[in-house]
Amino acid sequence: MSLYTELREKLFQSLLGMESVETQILQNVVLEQPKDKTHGDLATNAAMVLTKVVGKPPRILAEELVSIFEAWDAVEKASVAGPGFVNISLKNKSVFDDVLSVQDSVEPYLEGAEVGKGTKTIVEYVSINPTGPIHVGHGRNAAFGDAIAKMLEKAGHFVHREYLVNDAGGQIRVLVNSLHARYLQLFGKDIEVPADGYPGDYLIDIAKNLKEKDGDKWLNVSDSEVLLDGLRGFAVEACMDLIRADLAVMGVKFDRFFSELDMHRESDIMARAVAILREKGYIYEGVLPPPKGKEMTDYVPVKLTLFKATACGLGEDQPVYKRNGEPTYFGQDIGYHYDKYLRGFRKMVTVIGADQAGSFTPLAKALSVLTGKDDIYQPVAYEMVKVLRNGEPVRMSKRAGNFVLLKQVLDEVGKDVFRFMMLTVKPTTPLTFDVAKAIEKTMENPVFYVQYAHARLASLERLAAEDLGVRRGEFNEGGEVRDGASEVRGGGAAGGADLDMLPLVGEAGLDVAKTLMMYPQVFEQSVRLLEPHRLVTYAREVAAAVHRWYADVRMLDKDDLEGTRARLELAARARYVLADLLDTCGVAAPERM
RNA sequence: GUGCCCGUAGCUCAGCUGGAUAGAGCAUCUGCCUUCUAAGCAGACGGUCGGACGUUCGAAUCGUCUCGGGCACGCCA
Repeated sequence: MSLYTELREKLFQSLLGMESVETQILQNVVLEQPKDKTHGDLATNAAMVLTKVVGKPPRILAEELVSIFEAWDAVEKASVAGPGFVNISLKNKSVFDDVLSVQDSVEPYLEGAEVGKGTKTIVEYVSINPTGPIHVGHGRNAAFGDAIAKMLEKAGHFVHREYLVNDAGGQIRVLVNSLHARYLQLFGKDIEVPADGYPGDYLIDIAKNLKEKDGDKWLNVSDSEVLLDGLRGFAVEACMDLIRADLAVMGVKFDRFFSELDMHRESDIMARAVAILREKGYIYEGVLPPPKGKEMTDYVPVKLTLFKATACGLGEDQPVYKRNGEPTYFGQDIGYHYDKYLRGFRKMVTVIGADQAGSFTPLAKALSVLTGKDDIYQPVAYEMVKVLRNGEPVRMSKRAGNFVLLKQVLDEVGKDVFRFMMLTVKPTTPLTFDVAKAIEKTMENPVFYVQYAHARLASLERLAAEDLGVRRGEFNEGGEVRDGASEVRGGGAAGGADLDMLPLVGEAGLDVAKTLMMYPQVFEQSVRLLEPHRLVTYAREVAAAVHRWYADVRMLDKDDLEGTRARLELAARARYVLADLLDTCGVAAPERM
């Protein structure tokens, strides 16, 4: 367990020991780095939060906390400040010991910072219709989904990555018709791709493959049902191959591609889910009012099977079956998510475009009715990606088929740059992706900044071994601790036996250590909020501290091998943390650049 | 008309379960390479946190209203 986590636990325990303090209120208590570093290493608002419950003025309460904190081994000094903050300065040795406890695998260091450890979690992402290749917007989905899945894994969840293949909807019919048109064109027929169809060139290639496989088998078939039956499997597979190829370039892999068609063919799960909802009084046959605010000339009142979303506080009830008896998208979603539930998943993350945000509120309601739990479904809605080329926005229109393909961008900038950039801002912020700037290796490109820090640290280890014959792990043998008191932190060893790291690594090195120390907090928050961009922001902070240190201190010094060894130890920890952060983002951590 | 999201430095954005003097990068200007990677570092400049009211000891953060922008609004997915 890390120092930060330990201190926070001790803080909470101390607070819980006070009269009339309950767990609930502790949610508002934070232990964090003060904005102004002169205030100390950590600060807590506990006194102010608890003042009402305990019935003492905040500053008095803070005074009591000060004496509690100062009794802790790791604390150098604590003091009351402002309206009732308690500022805490840590012993340098505690900070260094904490950071040095980080091992090659960072995960043990994050122990205690987990959120929902042991939860069986499904992360559903990408899930675009199998009707064509992936475009950049979906690339953001893939980047988020993958990072979130990784994060949750590191937090101890049992994570299942799933892609929902929507091969049952009406779009497949459109796809098949478009494909058939391309197919007929290959035989010299004068036929256009349907106006509402898919005009992209990729269907020409797929049509060629079809011709190669089946010859003229479909040349004189015009019955759309026969075509649908005969070609849907081939068309969907061909499109999924395109999609999988693009995902492979990005390094994204799924545990399962879940076929909606199979779900309907092999089970009656949707009907069962609807039956349960009906039992609970949330399904009825009714007529929807005409849509508001939009001219609807062909509105015909029709009786449909509706989910009573209005009973859950929403504006409109939602149809689960179409007039023709087929399930609606919403209806399928209920079935699919109920399936997830029956498969044992108790946390369902779905990464979904903001343009579909309207759909997940009713689904969340339906699921909470279905399962009796209301925090299972956790959609992550992300905003659109706007692509800039030569400073000009690239117009994207699905109709014209000229949306920017993911593969194209990946070819230009590489997956590392793309992934990192997709994650830099929070999901709800629309992202502008400037291809020119992404290619440049400048400060506008934070990927290189972070990777460069990692590469610099890796180089140090390499050069130390090559030029000075100094290797990692020798520091402790240099006489620092021989009496077994190297037990991380709080071992209470007499100070004299320990070598002081500070003169060896410098103030800038101490700053590095203090930055690394906060990883568990940042990690926990990122997981709890499902916001990987926090890790990116933090990675930039770590990199900045590393670069400052590097510029400030002569790292390798043949006349100061002891110091060199000490710096190497710290450098390795910074590198582990950076590598871990990059790993979560799906970005390479290069040894040299 | 309704719902969701956004509005913070010239630009792109962090910060939002309320907390101290609101941060970073870019841009502009000034410095730093005889030594480990200058894809770097140090510094300067830059703000009525869209606006109003409210809750509070305390609001960029919470609530209501408002202005501006994006997205979505029967049996499309």
